[in-house]
Amino acid sequence: MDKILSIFKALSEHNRLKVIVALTKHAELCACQLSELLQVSGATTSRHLEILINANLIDKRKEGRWVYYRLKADDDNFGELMNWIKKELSKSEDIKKCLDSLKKITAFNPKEFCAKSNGAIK
Amino acid sequence: MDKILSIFKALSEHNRLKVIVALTKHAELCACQLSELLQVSGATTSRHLEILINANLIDKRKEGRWVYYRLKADDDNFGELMNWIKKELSKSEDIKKCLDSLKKITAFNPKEFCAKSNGAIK
DNA sequence: TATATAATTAGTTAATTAGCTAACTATGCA
DNA sequence: TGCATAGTTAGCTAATTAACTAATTATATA
Repeated sequence: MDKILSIFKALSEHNRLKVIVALTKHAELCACQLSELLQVSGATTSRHLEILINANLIDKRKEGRWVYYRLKADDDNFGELMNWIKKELSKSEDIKKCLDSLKKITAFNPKEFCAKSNGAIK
Repeated sequence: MDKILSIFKALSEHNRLKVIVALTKHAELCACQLSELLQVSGATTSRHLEILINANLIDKRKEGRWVYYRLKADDDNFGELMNWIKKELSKSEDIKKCLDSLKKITAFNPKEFCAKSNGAIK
């Protein structure tokens, strides 16, 4: 039960849902891009990402100073859950806006983008 | 997004998950039976049930002094989600115990059962 | 009609959580 | 080697939440 609870807790926060949706659109995103997407501090983003990792929903990969996040391979058979989430969230206005700003963010190369005032373009 | 968030928030608490599982086993259960199942006060049970109702996951039906709860008809296409929950939770030890005590509770007629010290058999 | 009872609502408290800033760690490069 | 930068951790605060008891509401029955 703890496993399923950690998954639902991880998914019951709007910023974390945005991360999940963003990662269904891009195989990998760095912490800085996600921080810009969520419009919260890097520290807060890092916390959210940690919660998603602990729920076994995402993975990270370090490359130099950058850390890239991706959806975790479906070891835990949550594919059915993910399908439902994707389907439901595709109807949401918030998510549409989120995907719009994701497009702008990913139009830059991450390294170029993150160099700009630590990703905090307002 | 609010809809999906209210569903995940509703499902990210162990007592509320137990209610959902119990209602997959019995078409209807009264508040008093659920309070006994969760081993929390009637007031607390009522709060949890309200949260599940607001998330559109369950429905209630009043009959005299009793209120019976059941899973809501799947208006919102969360059948896929429910399937996943059932499958995952069937593996949980906590849930097995919960279903054992549910058997004991439902062995009584609700009216007979609830009359016994307000369902608070310890 | 008065009383008992099933359930809900109100009000309080303790624990959890999401946000921030500041400090720290790790890495790349001048 | 020293500085800049990406990310994380620590520590704080405000908001939320789950629990309780007490009060209230609605219904059945003596």
